[in-house]
Formats: sequence, structure tokens, C-alpha cells
Amino acid sequence: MNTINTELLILESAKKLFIINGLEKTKMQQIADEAGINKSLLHYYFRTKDKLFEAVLAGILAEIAPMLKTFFGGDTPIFTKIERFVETYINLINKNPFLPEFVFNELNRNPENLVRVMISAGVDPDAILQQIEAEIESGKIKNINPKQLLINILALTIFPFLAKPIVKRILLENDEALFNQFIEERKALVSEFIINAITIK
Amino acid sequence: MNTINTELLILESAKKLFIINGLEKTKMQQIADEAGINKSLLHYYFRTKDKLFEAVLAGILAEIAPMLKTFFGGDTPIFTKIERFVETYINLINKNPFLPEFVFNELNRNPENLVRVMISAGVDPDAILQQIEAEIESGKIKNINPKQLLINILALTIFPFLAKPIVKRILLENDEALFNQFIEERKALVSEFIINAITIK
DNA sequence: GTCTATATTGTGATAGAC
DNA sequence: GTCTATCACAATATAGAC
Repeated sequence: MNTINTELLILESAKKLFIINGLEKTKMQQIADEAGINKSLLHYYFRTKDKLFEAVLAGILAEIAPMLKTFFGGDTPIFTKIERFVETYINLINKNPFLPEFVFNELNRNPENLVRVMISAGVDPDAILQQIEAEIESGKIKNINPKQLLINILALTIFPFLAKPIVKRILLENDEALFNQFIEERKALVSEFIINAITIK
Repeated sequence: MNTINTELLILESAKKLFIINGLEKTKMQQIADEAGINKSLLHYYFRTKDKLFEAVLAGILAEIAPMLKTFFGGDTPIFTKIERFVETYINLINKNPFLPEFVFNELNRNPENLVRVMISAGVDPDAILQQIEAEIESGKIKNINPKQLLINILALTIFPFLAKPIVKRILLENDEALFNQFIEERKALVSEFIINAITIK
């Protein structure tokens, strides 16, 4: 196994475990086992556990940058953006069910990471606010604080995933298939809900 | 210091630290320091760290039970319930800013705790769903999956607190006062948003 | 680069005096 | 009930052979 492959192997193994169990609960031994190598190699490549975690996190943040760009940037109409964001977010999660909670927690723990990602993705957080403002001015949507609308969109999209265990247990008989169906239904429902809420009648 | 006071002192100290830092990051030594006593006393009163945590959690869950009862039980109209829930939830958090994330995480980690609290509070999770169903039947509100509406209500209310660091940093110049103002504005805004979304025009 | 062995530290928990 | 001293173990990190 040469240098580059081992390094990537470690990163992938650590990523898998960090996402599921977080920094504290993931042990170096676990990561080594997952990668099929010795504990010492982890330190050889990444010096400390914290630095390994930082490396993993950086990779994950780079992955989600395009989604942020699609949502926050560009001049697609806001209704279309909402539909696409909900769709993209849900699809992303189907590929990696534990990712959203992990990313959300990390960005919450250190919002500067989010700032950095947005800058690196060439995204201005204010752009979408100005877009909403413009759509209000033009009479397309009701007068609402653009920041509040933005939070509402994010809340309706992200919350069900953050609260997945609760939602499954209380409302859906703890059934994974029912949850997926529930989420699938939201792809159309969330957009419709928001549009109904802010369209001028 | 007699038995009862010391026990309460430990519980309060542990509560404070567990809420802010969680189970893993809170050390027994920290709790002892916070309480101004020796580490051994913690074990004397609660045997293990896990049992101490359980005791703290039980106390907190008992605290939030009344709010759940108000929201999920009773036959107040759903619009009124929404307004009151948003108001109650926000006020609760103003008293203890770190509580919602902690409680949310714990209930998510082990939803059986939520089930238990609801039972102990005499609350049937299905009651509010039937209430929504009835209001749809009677033509008061649009046809929407009651479970989806319920999640939307919870999402719009709870999410901003879960995402507080992000919201503050990205939208509100990291200003605590602006955040409080933002939340205050939501007391009316969330209800209005939902009502607009589901009222038949 | 990769391994085995070991050092070091932190932390939950117990023993035993008072 | 409360304290000091200590144990036992787990986990990160390093030393050094190959």
C-alpha cells in the first residue's frame, strides 16, 4: 500500500466513523480497524486525532459547497430554488443518511467553517436575501422579512432529518420505509406549503 | 451540608454542565468543582456518571411535560395552539438558552424517553392529528397530511433555536440582541405563515 | 511506510480514615 | 456524609525496530 492510498484509506475510514459517531465517540483504534491498519499509522499521517478530524471535515465541507452555491447563488426564481433545494438535499441524504446531522452540528459548533465554505464556493449570503427582496418589490410574493423566509425554507427542509428518530418513533411506527415515503411526499409538499404561505391572493 | 441539600446541589451543578456540554464532554471533576465538593461524593449519591445523567435528564423531562400537554392535548383550535406553542417555547428558551438543543438531542438519541414523558403527562400523540383531521373535514383548513402539518409547525418553531449559532453568524452579524429580536418577530410571523399556507382561500 | 511495544495522561470508580 | 489517596482502565501519542 503506497502513501497516497493509505492516506485516502484512513480519511475514508475516519469519515465513515466520524459521521456516524462524532469526534468523541470515535476511537483511534476503531478507525485503524476500519482501515485494516495499525493505530500508529494514523498518527504518522495526521499527527493527532484532532488534525485527522479537521482533514475529514474539510473534505466533507468541500463536498457540500456546490449545493450551497446552487441555493444561495444564481438568479433562478425563488420558488424554483426552493423546489430544487428540497430535492437536492433529500437526494443527498438518501446517499448518506448520517451526513446532514453531522454537518449541521459541525457548522453550528463553528459557524466560521460555514463562512469559509461559502467564500470558497464564491457565494454571497446576501444574494438570496436581495433576490427575495426584489421579488417582494415586484409584487410576486407577500411582504415578509427575507431573513425570516429564508429560515422558514431551511427549517421546513432540514428539520425532518434532524428530528428523524423522533418523527419515526412518534408518527411513523418506527418504520424506515414509511419515513422515506414521508420525506418523498415533502419534496412537493414543502414547496407548495411555502408558495401558499407567501403568494399574494 | 445535609443529605438532601447536597444531592440537590449535585443535581443542579450537573444539570448546568450537561446541558451546555453534553454527557461525554462533562467530567465528574468538573461537576464536583461546580458544586464545590469532592468527586467521591458524586459516586456516593449517584453511584455512576450514567446514573447521575439519568437523574438529571428525568428532572428536565418532567419540566417540559406541561408544555407537551398544552400543545398535544386539549381541544383548543389548532391556530391558537400554534400561537401558544410558539410563545411558550420561546419564553422557555429565554430562561435557559441551551436547553432546547440538549432536550432535542436526548429525545432524538432515545425517543422512548419522549414516549415515556408523553404518557406520564397523559398525552396521546394521536390526539392532535385527529384534531387536524377534524378541522380539515369541517372545511376550516386545506387538505394536508396532518403529520406533515405537525412537522411543519415543529420545524418552524424549533429549528431557529437548533440553528442559532448559524443563524446569528450568517444573517444577524453575530449579535445576540438581533437574534432575540428575530425570535420575537417569529412569535407572530410563524403563526401567520402557517395560517396563510393552510387556510382555504 | 508499517509494525510492536510502551509511555503518558485523563477519568470513572473504590477503599478507608474521620 | 465527606474527605484523601489510590486503583484500574481506556485512549492518545511516541519510540524504535524492520
